[in-house]
Amino acid sequence: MSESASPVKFRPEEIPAELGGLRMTKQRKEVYCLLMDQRDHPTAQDVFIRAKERMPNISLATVYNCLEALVNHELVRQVNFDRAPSRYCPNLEEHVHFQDLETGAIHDVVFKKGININDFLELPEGVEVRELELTLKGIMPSSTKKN
Amino acid sequence: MSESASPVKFRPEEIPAELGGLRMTKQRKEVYCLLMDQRDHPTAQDVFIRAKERMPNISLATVYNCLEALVNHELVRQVNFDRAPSRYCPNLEEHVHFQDLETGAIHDVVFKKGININDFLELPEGVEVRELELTLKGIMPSSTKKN
DNA sequence: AGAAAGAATTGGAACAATTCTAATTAAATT
DNA sequence: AATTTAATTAGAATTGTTCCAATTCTTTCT
Repeated sequence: MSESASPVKFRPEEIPAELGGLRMTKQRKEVYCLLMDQRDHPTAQDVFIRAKERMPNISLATVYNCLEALVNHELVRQVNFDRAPSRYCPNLEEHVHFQDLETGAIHDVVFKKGININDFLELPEGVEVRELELTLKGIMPSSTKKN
Repeated sequence: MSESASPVKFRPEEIPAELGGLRMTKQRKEVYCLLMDQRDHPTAQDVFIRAKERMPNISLATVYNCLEALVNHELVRQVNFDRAPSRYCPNLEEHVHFQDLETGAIHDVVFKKGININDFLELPEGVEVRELELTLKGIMPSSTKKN
């Protein structure tokens, strides 16, 4: 599980002009850095508010556009809990999400090493899984929270 | 995996006046029967359209109210795929959902017998999982579809 | 049974997240 | 430098859902 803020600050000027086939504009760099920097699964609104600190003229539409572009180019993942506002996550490792019902914080959880989807699901022969989204909600013991 | 229409028709008049602590009104019976009858994971809109066939005066608000009541009393499960309209499912067995990307159809998938969440996820010690939602998207071989 | 209280239903308004639109600005290509 | 193409912007529109106040149904109480 991880909620670690990165020790290095990501700076827009260090982001290459293109990333994963996506042209990185000023706004996209900003949004991307901010996600990399504060990996707390913000909503589009959260991103908007944070982005405005450094780019006061950025619009919410642009934030949505940037997030969509980043998601489409698989630089960022979109995370949905029920029908709550989507959240965004720059962790590209395969993982799932756990929401602490007490704090609302979202944590990344990984699969056991070597585990395969057919090891735990009764999928019919030949089914090809293209996307998997697993979300958990529950209670974290406070001891674990600190880490 | 199942998408089986039940062989018996569920009739509102056969539903008891109370179910799982929920007073079953005329509308709730209708909504519940319709879900039990056609287990294809309809949206609230779908339910509304179907319900109107037998109850032309039912309102969309009532359908939402009924579905909410049924979900709260755990007679029905709410299923979310990304931010698409919620769908409703009367299958109370523990299961997850697979959407066929070709047809849009949603199928129920069960866990392997005896599998435990800690068998496939790297959850920190002491975390108590209260809710789990797993959704899959992919392609079903047409041979499998027929069944 | 009739009155009173409580709950559910209804239609429409309100809401919140997201998407769309048309105009402007910025970047890339010629 | 001119032209084409793409991205950004503000605001309007859309969509699924929830809220609201009025009415209708049930249930409970005399």
